[in-house]
Amino acid sequence: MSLLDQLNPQQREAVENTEGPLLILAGAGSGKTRVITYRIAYLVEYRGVPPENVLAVTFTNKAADEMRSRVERLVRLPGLAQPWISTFHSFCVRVLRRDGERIGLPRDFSIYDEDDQLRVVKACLRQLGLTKRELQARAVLSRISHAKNHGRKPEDFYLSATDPMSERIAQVYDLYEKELRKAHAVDFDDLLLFAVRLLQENADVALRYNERYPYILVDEYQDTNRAQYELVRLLTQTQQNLCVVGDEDQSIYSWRGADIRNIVEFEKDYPQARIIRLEQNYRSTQSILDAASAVVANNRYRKGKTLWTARQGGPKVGSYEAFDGENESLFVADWLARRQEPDERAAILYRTNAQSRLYEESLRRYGLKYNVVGAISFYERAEVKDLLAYLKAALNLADSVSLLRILNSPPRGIGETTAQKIEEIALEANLSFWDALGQALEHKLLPARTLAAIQAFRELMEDLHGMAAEGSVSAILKKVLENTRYIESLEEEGTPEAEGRIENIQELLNAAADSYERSETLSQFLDHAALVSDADNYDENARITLMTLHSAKGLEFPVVFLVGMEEGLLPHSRSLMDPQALEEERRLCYVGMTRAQNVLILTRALARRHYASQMEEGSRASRFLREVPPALLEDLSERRGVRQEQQGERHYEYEPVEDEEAARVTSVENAQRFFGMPGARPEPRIRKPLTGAGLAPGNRVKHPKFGYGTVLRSEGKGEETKLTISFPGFGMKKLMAKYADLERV
DNA sequence: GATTTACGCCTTTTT
DNA sequence: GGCGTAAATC
Repeated sequence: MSLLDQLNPQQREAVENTEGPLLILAGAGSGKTRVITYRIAYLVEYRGVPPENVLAVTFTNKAADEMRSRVERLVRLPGLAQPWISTFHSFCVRVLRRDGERIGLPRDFSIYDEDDQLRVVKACLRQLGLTKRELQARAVLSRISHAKNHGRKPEDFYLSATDPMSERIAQVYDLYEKELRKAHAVDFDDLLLFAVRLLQENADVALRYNERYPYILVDEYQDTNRAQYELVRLLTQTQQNLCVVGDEDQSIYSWRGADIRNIVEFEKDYPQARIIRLEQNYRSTQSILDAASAVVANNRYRKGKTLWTARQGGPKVGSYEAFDGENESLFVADWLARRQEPDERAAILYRTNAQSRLYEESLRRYGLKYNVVGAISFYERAEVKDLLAYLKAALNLADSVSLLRILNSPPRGIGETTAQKIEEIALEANLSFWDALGQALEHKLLPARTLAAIQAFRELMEDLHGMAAEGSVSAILKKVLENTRYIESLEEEGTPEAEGRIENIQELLNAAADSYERSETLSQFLDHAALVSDADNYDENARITLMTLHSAKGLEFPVVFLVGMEEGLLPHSRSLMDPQALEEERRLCYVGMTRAQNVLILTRALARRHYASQMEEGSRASRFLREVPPALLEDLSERRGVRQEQQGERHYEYEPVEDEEAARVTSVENAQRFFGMPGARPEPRIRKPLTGAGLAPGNRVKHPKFGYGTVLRSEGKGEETKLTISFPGFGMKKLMAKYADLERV
């Protein structure tokens, strides 16, 4: 029984209780994933449950992948049968692709991501004659999504509207839904909602899935929204071998409709439920756990629990007060440069993605390698999205958002005005965008020149549509590239950016080839792209990882920096007015702190630049920072960051200062000094711009974007020097020396 | 009519 | 600092 021997009594109980509903309240670092994976292994190995009868649902692809590989390591799965481990969303897609027709969903529906959704909303606003000043597409979309997630239809929305603005939004919402249906498209919310409706309205289908999955596990149950909750209910009608795992203190997705009630009222929903608490934390030292617990204890809306750890002591939680954001990021980079052990992974966690840039710059200055999770993922690159739009439209000609996107990219003489005309035609005759194009051709509604371009475009799309039925993804992509001379026009640009785009296209072709290897259909390829798109570029081996607090959930790191601990940033300004939202911010802080195993350092800046404006604004320390008992904190601020001047040139060293007197400068004095002397921020090294003269093959250089590289070739001279440089990780780049902002190293 | 430039606006978090 | 929309120019 080696499997069970690796678990503590509570974990073991959670694994062995395979029959009936089970709620596992798992504190941070208590071995939650371990329990789920062992439970799956146990079901298969000791209870003889066929793997394909197990369904495990997680929130993110990252978590699903992690779980899959851990299960694979644990059990040798017989034959091809696999437990189905996926996110809610991919589960729903699969169900809908198979059975969606039962609720009138076209087989080849497109999935609209947030960008597509925004385009639809904007089109709706335009249609209703609303300008951006009156309603902001983003805000409208979030209201719509909120309504959808709470089961409110446009009519309900309209009826409960108490102000003119909401009434207008209800109108947009109504139109938005109609446009999606017209485009044979569903958004992320629909994926869940339609799956629920399918199972509600078709008892036979529901029964089939119930029988297929007698064992169901749900991770991060505190983050499930209403639709996800319904879905789970619908899947557990004939059996209730349902195991949900969650932690109220880590609920951080209420803005997406997550409802803690799902976890709090589990016993009501499943009266036979057993509850098991996992309260031993295996991850963090006592100091870290105490600090985190002290913070989250300030939340009123919580039942409360006490985590304990056997890892007594540990260094105090560090805190650092910087003059400004730049100094804060340099402190972090500096710490990592001199203190990080070779095999000690570190994470820099922040509230908003926008904060990452400072850290990227500082880490690059110190020559430290890092990995940013989130930000712009591969599938979100413009050129990749363009090509995916070709594929989506090829499969589903009704997909007007995709059609509109590719209509003139690359430029083929169908400009803005033409697109608007077509939209008008579509609107007047209530046609899809595709049919409106046909209409324009048929009745010669546009100048001959434009009609010819449209004719060519329609022919291309018809060809692609024909290929979509059976042709491989690669074949379609190649045809698109050939026909549009996409790559050629990029080559003509000759800029490094264009080269990067070509590389991305190459990468997409590789992905298509891989997909072919897995014998996927076009629609499976697109589903994958739509659902995996996001922050799945987490590299568990990266020495330094940068990511938001949200994406850090479920991960752990020996060293954690929690940065930007300021009012307005960590309790985010948008949440300051709302007590519930504030508590969520506090949980977010808790999630961040509990990622740390050995070292946790909290940093803040006394002044910060917003939107890269000239002016820096002063800030107040985060209330969460003040909620950490002072006895658990060690202030790291006082010993660092004092400037020195050298040879008339501004040159600032960033090193610990031996001088006792200088070392005693308090943060306040630092701040005064800073405000009194503009430019007196510590910078590790001043860059000397290079004109290219004097750079020869073999020289090492540093580029602000690509990092370190080696000069391979130098052409021309003086101002006109062109350099070919190889940047590890970015490939070969041709750069004009005078623009490239290179630094010789 | 299309491309270029100026301006203004913003930004939470994610499947 | 980066984007998209609105004005300015070719």
